[in-house]
Amino acid sequence: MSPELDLMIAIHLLHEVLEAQIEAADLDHSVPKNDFLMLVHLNEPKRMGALAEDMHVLPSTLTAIADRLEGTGLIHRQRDPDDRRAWLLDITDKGRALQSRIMGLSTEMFRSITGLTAEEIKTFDHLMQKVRSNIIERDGMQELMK
Amino acid sequence: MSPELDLMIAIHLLHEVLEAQIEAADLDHSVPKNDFLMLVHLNEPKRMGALAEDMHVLPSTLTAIADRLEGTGLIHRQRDPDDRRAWLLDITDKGRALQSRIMGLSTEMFRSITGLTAEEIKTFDHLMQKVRSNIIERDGMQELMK
DNA sequence: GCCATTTGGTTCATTTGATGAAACATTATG
DNA sequence: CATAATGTTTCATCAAATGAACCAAATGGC
Repeated sequence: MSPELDLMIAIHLLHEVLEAQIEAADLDHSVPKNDFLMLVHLNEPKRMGALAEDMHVLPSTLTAIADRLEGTGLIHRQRDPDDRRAWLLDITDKGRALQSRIMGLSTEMFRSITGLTAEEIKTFDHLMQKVRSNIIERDGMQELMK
Repeated sequence: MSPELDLMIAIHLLHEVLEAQIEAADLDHSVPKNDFLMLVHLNEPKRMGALAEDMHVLPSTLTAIADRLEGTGLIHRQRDPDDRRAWLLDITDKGRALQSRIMGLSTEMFRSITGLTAEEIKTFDHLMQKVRSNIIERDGMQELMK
């Protein structure tokens, strides 16, 4: 088996375990799995379209996620003053509290799951920075091809 | 944002892109997303229970996956001679053909998506080996705690 | 050997969440 | 000013995971 395929499987495994762990950390089960991602991506008020692109989901999917999070009072919609069709999504205080709880937990959680040292995490992070920018660049390329 | 959280998001992204790419490579759409994973895990005849554990899914979920793959003739069930309740799943020739096509594609696909050099992939692989064994060990620990 | 329990898989009803087409309001363009 | 494009929502549909109930075979105590 090639190291690449091996890596793909390992990434799948890690991803799965991370997701399960994050879900377990949400003690009151107020937020479905992937909705956490939105909380993390929402570091500043953003349009739904922009967020959908960030998260690689369809606009209609994002509407549902936003509805759920707004329902539990973690975010709120606000009309974009520049375009009355669009919303600006923003985190509420309650949302910010959960967001920082996630951020606080994430460090310990990640180390415990992966068993990596601080040094190794640094290396890992460095690699993934490169991967991320490559993916984003690729996405941009494919957008142009249409 | 901590490097750990940053990493978690990047892993999520990479995982997503890899999955989409694998699905796109299955030109005739004969195999649903995650069912590929079974093909890869099936390097030797295995019981369904063992496979379910390998893939971190419930037995009932695995039954469905096996049904699908058997339906398209990629695997087949065979009674375990040691236990007449159990099945041994095995790959068919057709399955093996797809398996090796996946393996062949995976190298190029992974490099193109991540943009990493051979050297970096080696480092990555090394890190993930450690992560994997840590996760497996953790799983074992939690099993004992019950 | 016999009954109770455990184990390996399956069935099925339910739930979750993504998808894409159609709709609606607003904005941009010719 | 009419038409096209954009931002979001609605809704019907679908794919797939879940867990409880179930069947059959194996195991263990007596």
